[in-house]
Amino acid sequence: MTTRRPSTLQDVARAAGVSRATASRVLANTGYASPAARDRVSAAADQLGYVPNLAARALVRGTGLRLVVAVSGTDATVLDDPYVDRVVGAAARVCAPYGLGVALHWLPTGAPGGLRRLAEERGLGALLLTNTTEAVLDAVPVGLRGRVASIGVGSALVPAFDVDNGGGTEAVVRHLYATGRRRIAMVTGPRWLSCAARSVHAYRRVVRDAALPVRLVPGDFSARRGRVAAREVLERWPDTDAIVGCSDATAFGVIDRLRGEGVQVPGDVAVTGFDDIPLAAMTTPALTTATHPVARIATAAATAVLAGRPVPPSTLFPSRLVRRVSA
Amino acid sequence: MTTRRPSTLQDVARAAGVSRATASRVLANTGYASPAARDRVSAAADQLGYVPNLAARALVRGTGLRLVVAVSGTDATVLDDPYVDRVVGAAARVCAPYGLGVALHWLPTGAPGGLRRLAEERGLGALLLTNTTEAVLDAVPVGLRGRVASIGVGSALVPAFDVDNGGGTEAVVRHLYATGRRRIAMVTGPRWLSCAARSVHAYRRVVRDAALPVRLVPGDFSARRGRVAAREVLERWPDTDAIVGCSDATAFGVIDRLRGEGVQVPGDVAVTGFDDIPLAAMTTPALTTATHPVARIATAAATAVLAGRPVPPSTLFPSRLVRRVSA
DNA sequence: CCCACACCTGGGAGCGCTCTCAGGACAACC
DNA sequence: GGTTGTCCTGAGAGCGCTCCCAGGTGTGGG
Repeated sequence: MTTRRPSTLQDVARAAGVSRATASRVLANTGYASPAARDRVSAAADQLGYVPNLAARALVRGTGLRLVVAVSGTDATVLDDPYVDRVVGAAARVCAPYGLGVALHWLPTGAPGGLRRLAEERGLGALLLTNTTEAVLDAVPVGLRGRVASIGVGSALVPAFDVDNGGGTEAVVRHLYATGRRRIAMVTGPRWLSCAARSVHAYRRVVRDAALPVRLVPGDFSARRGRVAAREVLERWPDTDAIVGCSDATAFGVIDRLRGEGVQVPGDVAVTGFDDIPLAAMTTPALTTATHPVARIATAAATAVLAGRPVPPSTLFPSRLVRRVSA
Repeated sequence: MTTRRPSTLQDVARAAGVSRATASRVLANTGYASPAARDRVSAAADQLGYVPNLAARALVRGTGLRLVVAVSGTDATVLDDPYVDRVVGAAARVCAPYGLGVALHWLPTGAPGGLRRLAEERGLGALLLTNTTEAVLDAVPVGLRGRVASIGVGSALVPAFDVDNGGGTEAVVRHLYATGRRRIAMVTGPRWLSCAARSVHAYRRVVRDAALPVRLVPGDFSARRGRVAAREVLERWPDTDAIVGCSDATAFGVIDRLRGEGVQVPGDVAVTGFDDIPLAAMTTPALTTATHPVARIATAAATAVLAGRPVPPSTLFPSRLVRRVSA
């Protein structure tokens, strides 16, 4: 078995007895080609095991090699978040049939120049923004129009895909209220993240409508911060009877700390999470939480951006309350 | 602000008053170039915001657009595994400075033709195999020599990177023995995965050396299987006093089921995991487990494959016992 | 009979880059 | 003076593909 040079379009054309142009038209299924030519080219391509050279195609087309997942944030924790990996994984799955690669890119907050530079790279086929802000969105160059989507906040030009944090949080808080909780605190996500803001907004609304006190403690989705936040809640408002976590990890941190302080969950204080990660059902007490279909969201966003429609609609994926034991 | 055409090497060369070739040499830092030329080219590139066109480079070099992470397996659970996402994420981080993208590819077990086809795609710059078998490894085409690495099993041509499952499992089982456990069962990983086989091997060895009974139940890393396996262990060997899980998820499943049956953990039965996921410290009881530095392993593998050394050494990353409460 | 039109084809340019190669300049040695 | 070098440079040839365009063939209508 010799080390064969991969066969090129030229080889296929020669084998089929047509010109490169005709072979290209057949393979790309564009323009005219006689049925006979079609058959011969297809057969030749099959027999030679022809695989198009993506680099050449991208070069001449001027676009199309990578879908870049760009994450904004100043904080290393955001970049180390397994959430980002899940988005990248989902994007990679979507890209596979297109023969596209996925690249991960960090966008320092407050330096939108990075985006422009990214856009000027011809290798960039599509852009998927995550954890981003309005400011970054406004900096998206026109050249990328139709090839960008955002997970999180959107704009007139950039379609957004995200979970309905507001709805999920509302369901969670209402559930707490329905089960008799009246002094409900919340551990928030990072302030600059719109999804976190939506959760806070929903919490405020429900709590205000029910004439309950507002008790907010800053968090960052991590379990570590959850621990700290639980302690803070206990100190500032000792009579708190429920804590809403902005993520399941936060909720686990909260629960762990509460237990360390001798507080019963859910007996003394109910705790809820957000995300419904697989382990939420496994812990004791099993976590009451709201679903967050990350894979579906990322898949939808990647699909939309690859389809390249002019202005696809923004989509909010519903978040469902999952009642378990912790609340 | 007009929509500028991205500047090309030609533009840089013209601005610097040199030829394309010289500019290329300076920018690639290869071959001769006078200091004066170097300065002028660098300045011009800076000023024009020159970004090389990866497609063109890959085209002429004949390699280099994507690092493909290929996962073998017949089972959808393997592909849906967040583990794969973590590998892809780590690879994407490593690739970023190289301007490379990462693609995810599924390699059906028993159909190594997929690998050849993949290799013939010129867009393929490097290949990272995960969850793979010796058979797949043997099918790696010579054309990819030096551009492949494997997470898991290796071969003479393909360097392997993996966690030292054997060492980790040994530490876990010894710990169980040291704390008085004498009837230790194990929930294994998928049979065809060499890392799972190493764990089983280590378990067998330690247990045999101590003249303890061998109690193996098949698993697949999932919490769901852990539940089923726990029940099976209880039925077949009711006097079991420790269960070694092949993953933290499995261990959580086991614990959940045991508790459902009224069995105390670790009072009646000690349970251990493997991976030391962040949540292992958060649950009650906190999970005794062995570390599995997935990100470090994947990073090392991706780095090695991008460096493209002829025959990098295979590496096993140590797994450390983490003593918590469950065992 | 000629023209319009649809259908089909191949020549050829060119995407932006890398790399080989021939050759110039200059120093150091015989 | 030649003869080696070493250092530096630019012309030019492609990499494999897509797409424009000129040109061919047939068919039907004026």
